[in-house]
Amino acid sequence: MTEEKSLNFLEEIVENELKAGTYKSIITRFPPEPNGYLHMGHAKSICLNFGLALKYGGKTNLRFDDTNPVTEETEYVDGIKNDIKWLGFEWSQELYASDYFEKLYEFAVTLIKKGLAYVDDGSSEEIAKQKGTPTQAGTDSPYRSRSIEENLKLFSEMRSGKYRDGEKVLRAKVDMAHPNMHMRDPLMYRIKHAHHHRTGDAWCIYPMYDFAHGQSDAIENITHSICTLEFIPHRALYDWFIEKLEIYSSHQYEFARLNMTYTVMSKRKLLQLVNEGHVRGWDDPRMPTLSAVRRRGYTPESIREFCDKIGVAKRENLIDVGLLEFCVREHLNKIALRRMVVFDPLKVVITNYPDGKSEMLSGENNPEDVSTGNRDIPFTKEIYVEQDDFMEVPAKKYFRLAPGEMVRLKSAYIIKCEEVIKDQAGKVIELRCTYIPESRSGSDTSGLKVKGTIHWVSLAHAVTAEVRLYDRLFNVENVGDMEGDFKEYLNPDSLQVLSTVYAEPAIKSAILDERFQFLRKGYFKLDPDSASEKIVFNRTVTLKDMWAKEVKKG
RNA sequence: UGCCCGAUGGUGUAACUGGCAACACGCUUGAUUUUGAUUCAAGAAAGUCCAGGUUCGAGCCCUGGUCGGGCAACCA
Repeated sequence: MTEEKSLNFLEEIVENELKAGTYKSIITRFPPEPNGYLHMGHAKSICLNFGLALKYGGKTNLRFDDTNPVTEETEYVDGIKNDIKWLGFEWSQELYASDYFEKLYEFAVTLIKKGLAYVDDGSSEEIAKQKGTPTQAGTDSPYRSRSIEENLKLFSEMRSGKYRDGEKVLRAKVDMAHPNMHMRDPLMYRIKHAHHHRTGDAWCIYPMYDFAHGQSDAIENITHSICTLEFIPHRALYDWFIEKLEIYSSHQYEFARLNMTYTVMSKRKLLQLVNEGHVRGWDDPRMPTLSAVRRRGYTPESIREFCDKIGVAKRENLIDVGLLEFCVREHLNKIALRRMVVFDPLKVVITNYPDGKSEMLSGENNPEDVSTGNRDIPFTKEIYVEQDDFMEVPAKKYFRLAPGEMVRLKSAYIIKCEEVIKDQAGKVIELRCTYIPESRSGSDTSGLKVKGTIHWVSLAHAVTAEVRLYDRLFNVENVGDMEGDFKEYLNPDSLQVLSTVYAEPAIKSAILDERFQFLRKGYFKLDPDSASEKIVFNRTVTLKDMWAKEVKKG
């Protein structure tokens, strides 16, 4: 277990600081804004923040960054908490930036008193114009030189609701000519007469991200405030506020966000997919949200493994979704119960098997874990096999059923195809086969060796179910790189529903949390849409399929 | 005409902080297999963006370029 793994740059920083005695322990935080559901990118951040604290004996706070009342909802708060728990992490404290509104207000007053903040009456357009451009210095606002007394009075009036939205803002007095645009007198507070999901109507002024995040970090004594690359330019401001306020000196570090092939990873785009009905909801199994991958059947273990494998660095990346699928298969292979399910049935009559006879065969629940035992599988004269497990004119290297050919029925007998029955249209509708009684699984004395083993299900015992097959949501690797509307690249065939498949009877006892491997078909999990009359399975991920590759090669 | 990040096989991440580039996914081939799965074995694939410099020695340090990304929401 203690295999030497190299440290990522953040672990290295922490380890060095701990060694140097800069800190005796660390505190991190995971700070989602409750305006949407968590996705795989958040999983990376969660694993990083919680993982760092776990590894170095610190703790992690869950802090909702709820400073914008118009986009935030309690529904999202609950969803986020649920997702983090599901991933397997425990936060130290559940906190909200809104818990600090009074404190933040005091901080603002402190800065006004120091002559480092002022109330600006300009419109957002005017203020934007004064900011200049990246290559051109900004100009001072006419309100920049207001007296401390006047600023104090105005700011207090802003709080008391004297002004309408947009009428005034509070700005930090930094430097309108600063090369970093974020330092050109950034906004600290804006007026929003809006109902907040936690503070209700107590406030009509709300702090901006830059005047809430670092301050919240300081209040909580966060040692390492880890965020994504796009916040790099904010760091100077982050430090400036902390310095001027003379509060706990938290530090910000940045890492590259997760991008994955064939999907999008921005709340804005995901929200669009939901709102415009391109998917059925935030938890549509094709989505990259945690609620979706959970519904689809991905395990928290596999996601944590994935996050571990992708590493943490500062360069932009595009991770092959295949790596995630590999992690999912790797875990599912170990825990999934094996079942046989025929998707596209072809009837097979075993001519030399007695009419009306039924015998119980036994199959391993999971060859990777013998402790899971066996399940009973009924065998009869009439069974279903998969249409594509028969070829009238077999392709080269095809070793399944074909006229005169033999295959093993998994956990049962070897059969030989004797006769092909077709309808008027020439479509194969039935196979007449003979079975080799001595080839019974587990007690095979036939001495026969066959190349193919296929799955099957007894026609009389088959349980029907619906199966939902998922493919990539988009049909281009790098969706973010494409021109035009990203929705043009949606894969129209990302969902395929098979309304009736035929499963062996053991499937009836399936419960929601169980994972299955439908032999040769992939990994599956019950969908919450299931009802007693109709059970529904989601395909979590396919099995690796070398034969499909062979076929494609021609 | 600015400031800030970054650049290592197809992808992602490493390289004991200057000692002759590793791991994983993917790919290829073979073995095993009552899942064309799993497992196992072997292999192809980068000479580290470029040019100089320092050094016995540079992916790591220095200089200058090139390329990619970010920065002007009363969003976070």
